Amino acid sequence: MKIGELAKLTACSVQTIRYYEKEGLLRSIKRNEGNFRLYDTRAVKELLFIKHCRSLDISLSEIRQLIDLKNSPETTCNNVNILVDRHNKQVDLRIRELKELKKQLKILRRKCTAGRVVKDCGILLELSQ
Amino acid sequence: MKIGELAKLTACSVQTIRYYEKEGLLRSIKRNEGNFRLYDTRAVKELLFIKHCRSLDISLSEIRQLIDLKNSPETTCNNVNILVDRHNKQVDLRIRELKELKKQLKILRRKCTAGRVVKDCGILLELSQ
DNA sequence: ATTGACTCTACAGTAACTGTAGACTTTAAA
DNA sequence: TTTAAAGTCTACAGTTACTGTAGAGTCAAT
Repeated sequence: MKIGELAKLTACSVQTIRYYEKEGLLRSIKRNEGNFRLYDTRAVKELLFIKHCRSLDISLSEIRQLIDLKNSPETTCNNVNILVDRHNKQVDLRIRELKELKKQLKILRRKCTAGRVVKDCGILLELSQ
Repeated sequence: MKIGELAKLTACSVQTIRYYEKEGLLRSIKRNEGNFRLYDTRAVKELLFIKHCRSLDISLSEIRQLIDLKNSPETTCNNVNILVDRHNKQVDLRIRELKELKKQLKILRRKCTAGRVVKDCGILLELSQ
């Protein structure tokens, strides 16, 4: 199949597929005479793996590591666990940061009510301190 | 004061200060004969305003809007409230997304235990589906 | 033969910085 | 007074994960 079909099949844009190839996440595959990329079902699987990882916010560099690991089936998979654990911690941290942020924004928001002018705006006053 | 002193005073890097100036968040100020930037206390206040906004994850473009508003002290400040409200909603949304992500990661993590090899790793199997 | 849809490469743009190179200025010590 | 270190200057590249664009070539159907 050509790139457009792969794109539809995986709900991934054509540019993104080419980008993943350029970044070494998808192998360079064979082309037809007109230089069009030709994919098989293996490519579909590989792209879906990447998409699945991305939906979990795993970075391209981490995905590359996972792909490398997949290619060494007899290696211990501890590194996979470590990677997922580390990622989990990052997500936790970000949630905590955002919650604190929300608290601050709530406090800020209470400083002003509608119908004032800028020079009396409690929010701007607060931000200026 | 020169840029290094301003940087120390505001805990903001020298490069970042120059970047904010280039982006129009800090006014271009006077220079000495050797072309070094010379700041006064007003600049300190303006930079702290920006830093305060950034600590609330307000984007540079939004900060620019807030600065514009500050420069029209008799305007209604409704736009400030709207901006903060919108920002608040974005933070809320991101927290919800991250919580869902965390749930997925938790499920994923349970698929594998230590001491396995890659080809039996439940996490990689799951990600490959 | 032609048209329209598809694909190709290469490059610019996004956000908010950070890092680097190479030149110039200032400040303090020798 | 010289010199060396520290600070500053501009301009540009790099970061992340794409997205958008230009201009040219290819394919499929009419």
